[in-house]
Amino acid sequence: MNKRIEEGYFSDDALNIAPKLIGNYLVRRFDDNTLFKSKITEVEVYRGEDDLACHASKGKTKRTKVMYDKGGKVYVYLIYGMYWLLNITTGKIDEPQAILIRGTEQISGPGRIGRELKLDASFYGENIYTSNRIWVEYGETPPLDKIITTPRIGIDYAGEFWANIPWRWLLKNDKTI
DNA sequence: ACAAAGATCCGT
DNA sequence: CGGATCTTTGTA
Repeated sequence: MNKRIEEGYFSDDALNIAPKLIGNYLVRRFDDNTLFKSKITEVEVYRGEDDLACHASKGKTKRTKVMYDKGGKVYVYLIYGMYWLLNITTGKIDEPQAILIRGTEQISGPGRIGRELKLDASFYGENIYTSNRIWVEYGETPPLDKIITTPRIGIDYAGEFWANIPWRWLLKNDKTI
């Protein structure tokens, strides 16, 4: 049993948290009480209103408001009418940021994560510290040279600068890539 | 009120 | 490479 990540962990800047998150465990308890636990292997940062790939670039709306709250909330949204993408918000109040969980040891791809974890709109705003159905536990920090960064995936619309900024972290040689 | 596009995945 | 599928957002 690993230690659950405690209050305050996600109040730091997303760029500091993202690399630390690799190697930690994403945990989901389903309605039938079964547990799913898998090591996080791939994340992306979406950070601030200036970041044209971040939904907060549209300002504070019904959809983005959770990112303006204190870090440590679940931000889920439906993409392409089919897939619930899982983010964890970071930063202080009025610092709209989120970290997209793109992959774990057993699940490759953000859309598949939402499907396997049976996420839906009811998870919007869920407290990652206190929820009894989704949380994060400390894992083993991999060696620094095993973590690589690349530009984010699927955001060419955000313009050359934001599309190329290396805000994706992933485990090198991971089978799920 | 309507049209367009999207932080994806799957089958062809 | 195109279809699935529906919410959010921009424009009128």
